[in-house]
Amino acid sequence: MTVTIYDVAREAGVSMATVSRVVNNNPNVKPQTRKKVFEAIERLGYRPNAVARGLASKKTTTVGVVIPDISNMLFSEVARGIEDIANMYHYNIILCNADKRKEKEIKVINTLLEKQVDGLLFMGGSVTDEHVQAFRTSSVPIVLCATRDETNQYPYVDIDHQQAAFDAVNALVQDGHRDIAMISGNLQDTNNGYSRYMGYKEALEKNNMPFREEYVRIGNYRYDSGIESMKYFLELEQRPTAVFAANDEMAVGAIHAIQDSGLRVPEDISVISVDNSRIASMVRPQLTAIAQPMYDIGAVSMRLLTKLMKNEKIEDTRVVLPHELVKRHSTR
Amino acid sequence: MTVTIYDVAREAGVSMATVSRVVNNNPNVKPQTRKKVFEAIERLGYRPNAVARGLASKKTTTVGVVIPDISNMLFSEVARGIEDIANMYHYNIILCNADKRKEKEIKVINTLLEKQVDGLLFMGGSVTDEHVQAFRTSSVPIVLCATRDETNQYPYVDIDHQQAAFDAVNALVQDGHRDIAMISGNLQDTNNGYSRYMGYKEALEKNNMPFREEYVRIGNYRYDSGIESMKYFLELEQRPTAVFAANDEMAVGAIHAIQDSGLRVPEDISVISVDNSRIASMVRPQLTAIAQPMYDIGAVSMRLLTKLMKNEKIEDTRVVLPHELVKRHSTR
DNA sequence: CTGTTAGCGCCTTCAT
DNA sequence: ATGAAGGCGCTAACAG
Repeated sequence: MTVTIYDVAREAGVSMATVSRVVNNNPNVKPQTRKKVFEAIERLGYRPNAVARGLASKKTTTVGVVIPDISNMLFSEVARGIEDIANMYHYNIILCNADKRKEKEIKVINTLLEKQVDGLLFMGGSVTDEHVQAFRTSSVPIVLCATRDETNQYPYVDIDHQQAAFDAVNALVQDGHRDIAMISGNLQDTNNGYSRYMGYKEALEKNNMPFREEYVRIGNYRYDSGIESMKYFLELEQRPTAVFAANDEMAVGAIHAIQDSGLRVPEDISVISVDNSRIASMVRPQLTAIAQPMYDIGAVSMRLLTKLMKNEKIEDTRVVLPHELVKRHSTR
Repeated sequence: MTVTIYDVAREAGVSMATVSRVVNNNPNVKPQTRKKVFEAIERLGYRPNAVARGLASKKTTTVGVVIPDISNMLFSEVARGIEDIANMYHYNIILCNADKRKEKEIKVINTLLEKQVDGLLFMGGSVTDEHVQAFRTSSVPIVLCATRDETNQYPYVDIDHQQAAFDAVNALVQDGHRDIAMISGNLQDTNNGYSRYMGYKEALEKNNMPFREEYVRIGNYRYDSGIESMKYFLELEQRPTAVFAANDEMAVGAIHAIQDSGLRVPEDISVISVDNSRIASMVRPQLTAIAQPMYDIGAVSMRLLTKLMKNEKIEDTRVVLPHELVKRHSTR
């Protein structure tokens, strides 16, 4: 039924070892023999079985990727970076959504390891002890992507979220704003939501500005929660003159809430965010934002993983990628 | 080094077959024995090797997915649908980007098949003879997702693109528009770009309206090309009163080009599109669009594939999902 | 209910 | 440059 390496060997009149060598580009084969084998392969329509190969060689040329949500623009951009580099090094990707739910994350880590992936890339909200526990049982290298574990024992590629938030708020302060509100993400995301919130607080503090409870709303990173949060701010006695949103989508929501109320951006209220996804230039006014290099985070972490998998020397396994302010028209 | 089923068997004082049964939930094991085995597994930290299992059982519980671009919102939405259902049926996904480039598509189809996936989901621009050629060599089922082959010999899940375009343009006609332009996608995409273009022409024809060369621009599905195309239309002697864009992003670009020129949507020019991705409600005015059920296309095609993989009876292997008009505020 | 015995398709020394 | 032989870790009859 299925044609194996034996069949090819017989057809070509050589041993299976020789066929194996040909298939694996081993130089120790006479060109003439090689040709015979290739012809036999062609004739029989032989296709090597990667599973058998994986069992025998203990390598699958596959890496596992744990991702919170593939349909989220940011993550899919990271995924694209991962894919491109993986491709370049001839690795395939097994992608698993885990919805930022811890138990599901642990579960997929285990199935990925069962599948004998050669390495693992983990993307998620936060890395807890349980995660580390699961990582420990792995005999293959693991790289954290756009996140980190508390004690920094695992290699990671990330940006400095707190600094990014700080820079965003600071830019607002530079523009003369004193009443700056924040639409935050989930504070349980230690590495992300919380860091940006801390960056906001830090910026206020450094500039001797008071922190006000009512100037912070917790959103869910979605457009609608940007609108809701902004509506709340607009009804405040002393409404803010500027808003810092933890991501683009909520910022766009905020802009529209402002415009819907008859006010203008940035004349009446400025809006800034962190992310700079493609949507940032797809609003009017175009969004001023701190740019996170998502594609690069994916690409660099995959590159790091390839080095780890090949036991290459690594200068640094903790890499923090730079962010930058992209000034557009939603601030003044 | 690695602990195998043998080690567990020895530790538990049973045979490897029994361990295998326990691991695979075979009911034919005395509860007491089962308990012993589980304890041994726990003690040794045994993790089943899916590769070995795949070789022995000839099943990998993995399906391959070929996708044009994971960072594209539409496709990642489809991917999410695929993932969710795959998950539900305990399959894992190997995702491969192929950039709509034929040779790359053929290549990943082959590597996926080498990896012994239990089934294949193909998403791409168009399905040529070469694709069919590659499909033929597969011994596992294949489902086309959001596309079809010319002769409809392979199962597919898709929408009726031509009808969708027709309905969009027709809605414009109903609103009293006579001068309707189109921002099209690539006409080489037989199943998609071309079909929508044909739907546009068909709608004009049925309504006895002339087709005009200068009312069609070919974009690349991106925001910027929406802007460029619209600018072109705005400079026409007789500028259109309505525009049909082949996807949301170009439609948003068109809206902004119109607004930037000082005109209003929909008062001066109406805009309609096909897709209804999340971005459609993230513009002002919100976009009227024909909704494509992307998530469902993914989910349904994966469901179809699971049936095929299990040799279940199938009523119909060619499914066309319904689309619908979502009226918002960019048309009048 | 449990154990024995063949493979699954390929890689990899070790000889020749 | 080529061949022979022993696994890789597990499943799946087949016995008992």
